[in-house]
Amino acid sequence: MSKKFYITTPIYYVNARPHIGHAYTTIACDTIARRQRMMGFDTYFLTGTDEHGQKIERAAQASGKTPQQLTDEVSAQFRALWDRMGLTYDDYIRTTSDRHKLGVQALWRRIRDNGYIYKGHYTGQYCVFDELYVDSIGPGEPCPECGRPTETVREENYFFKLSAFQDKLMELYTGQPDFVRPETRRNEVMSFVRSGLRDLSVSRSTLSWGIPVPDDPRHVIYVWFDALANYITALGFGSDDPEKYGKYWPADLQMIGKEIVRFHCVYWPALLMAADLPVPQKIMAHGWLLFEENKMSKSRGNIVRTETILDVLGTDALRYFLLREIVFGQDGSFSFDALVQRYNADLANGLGNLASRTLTMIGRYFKGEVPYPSHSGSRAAEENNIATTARQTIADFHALFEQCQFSRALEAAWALVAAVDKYLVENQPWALGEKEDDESRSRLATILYTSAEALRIVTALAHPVIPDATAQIWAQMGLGDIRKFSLADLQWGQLKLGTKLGEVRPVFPRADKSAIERMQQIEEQRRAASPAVEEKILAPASTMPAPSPSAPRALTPTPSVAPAKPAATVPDGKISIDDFAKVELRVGQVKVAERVKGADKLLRLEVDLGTEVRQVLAGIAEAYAPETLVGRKVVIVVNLAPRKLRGLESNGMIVAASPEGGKPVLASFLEDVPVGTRLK
RNA sequence: CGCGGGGUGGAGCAGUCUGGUAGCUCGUUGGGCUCAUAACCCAAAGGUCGGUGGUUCAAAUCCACCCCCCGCAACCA
Repeated sequence: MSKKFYITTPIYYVNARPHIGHAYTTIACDTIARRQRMMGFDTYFLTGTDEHGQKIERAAQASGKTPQQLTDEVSAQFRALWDRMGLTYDDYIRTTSDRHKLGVQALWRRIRDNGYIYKGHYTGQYCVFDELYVDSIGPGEPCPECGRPTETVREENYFFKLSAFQDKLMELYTGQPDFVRPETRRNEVMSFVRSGLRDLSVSRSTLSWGIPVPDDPRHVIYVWFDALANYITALGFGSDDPEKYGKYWPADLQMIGKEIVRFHCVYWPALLMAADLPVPQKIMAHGWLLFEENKMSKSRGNIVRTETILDVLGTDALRYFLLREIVFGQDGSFSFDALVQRYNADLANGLGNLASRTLTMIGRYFKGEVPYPSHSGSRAAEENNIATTARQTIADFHALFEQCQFSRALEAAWALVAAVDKYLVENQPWALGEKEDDESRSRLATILYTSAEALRIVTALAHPVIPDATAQIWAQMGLGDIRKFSLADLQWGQLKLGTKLGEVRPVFPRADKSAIERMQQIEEQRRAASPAVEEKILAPASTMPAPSPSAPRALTPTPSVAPAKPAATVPDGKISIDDFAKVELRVGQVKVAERVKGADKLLRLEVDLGTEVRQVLAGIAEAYAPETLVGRKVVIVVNLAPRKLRGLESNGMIVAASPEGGKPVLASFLEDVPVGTRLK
């Protein structure tokens, strides 16, 4: 029996549609899974969706759907995208599936029976958006994670005795140094655990969209307990058929984004320990995908959809870009420009062109059959040089890939491409092709064999990263189905003499500048076609922060979709006069203006509205000195709900023009206007 | 002392853990080649590796302190 390899992605929370960040994680895992299969491992690759929780319940309600309908829809979108990209997951787990529910309850019972779950009370602030209990703040304060309002809750909960695992976890991190990778994440985790662990609330009684607690159906199991368990429930843990569980658990590699490190590196192993189950071998946290930031796109959200790239350049281009351009583990940035540049330089001009020139010459000079090399030629040193480079490349590539250093592994492989290009120019096989004498023929045969063999090696190494194109090159070389090739056996000199080439044609057509424009246009159209209202269904929070572009986040959802338009809109995006009339704008006169202590941007104003004097806070301290405002007439939104800022209540808003990236400019009048006048 | 990420030729980035001639892609200039997808090859110009001090035979890399930039949050109702 071959060695097994179990790899997982996070399960993606269905509050957002799939975007390129989700694709990044999943592509990385798919690449590793493909490579492990080629290396002869019995590989199992799991992905799926996380579908419970209050946020989903509320989003469904807002859109007039049942939670199940909503999650069915979004989960199917994820799956459809992965299928379109040809990702080779072996199983797709959904937390709303029966097999998962049974497994979660089995895990719960096991931990409970081991004495690590008890009943207690929780009082405190809860952020619905992050599904997080926040201990550091008081009632009425916003969530420190996302800035949204929190709710005060007091409820009876079940708790998990996380505190009992501090020492065991520290032993895990020291005894198994690769458990958390890369190193910086491991340091973070260790310092978090060292600073002390508190028990965790693991149930809720205030919502129903979740898995019932065994023997106490008034409670549902809290989402992250539910979600983390997917990695074993998918294997049949707790079911009648735990065969896969026995075979594949513990996982060899669990890939996550850096934002969910705590859940996976602290809570997850603690839960497993509490259930007397083995912990995973390795948890690898990658960085976030940032998007080329320019002010224009920032204001409308700059999330790139994977489909756009697939439409224009194809899956391989995206896969190659993400793994070659970004240092795995660190944050990386994405732009259409960089994508096209990388595609042209490495794929079209690099590998694609090398395949094209090599195979074309074999076709022309040797009737499409791989020729016999001569080992006795006067210039054998050059061939030896390529062979040595190739051998070194194979070794380096494997070593770097094992460490998830994809960018460096690919860099090494492409150095071989460059070496062969250079070798070809120096040896000018096309000049030899004109000659008929034996020595020239022999020399030509050697050169083309050497090139083709190097090409074969790069193609085999790159296959997990760019599966489609390499399969084509492999077939063009007459080598059959690349998926049947055993990568572990890859060596210099395996190319069989006389191998008959297939039809040769370019695999990476060069992209021109219009490719960038096309992708940008598709993005524009998609944005226009997908109304704000629809986004709002999936992102129900009232105030979205700037669309901090980010990798997928399971378990602790992230604000990663474009901001919803806050105002209610009719279908064409316009509002009625009645809607406008709801906003009460009046002329006021500033009576008092002063800085708010400890705040850089905030001014406290007292504004006379004719009928009353109001306290209003405004973030204009960087643009206006307080003393210049006294006596000035300003426009105030009068009927705005009060809001506390820096401990002071603000009753209204000053209207100002807010240039992107610039300082605000107060609205004012050229003619004199009486205080209290309404604007309409 | 808020959290995090950065500062390396014109642009974008590796390299920093594990010190040893500063590397990649793009761009610029000149040349070569014509098998190949206007591709490929060679050469050149271009760097005080944010600053200062320290450790060392040797520092982009290790240590200390400092400066600057960018996200996010605090403070833009």
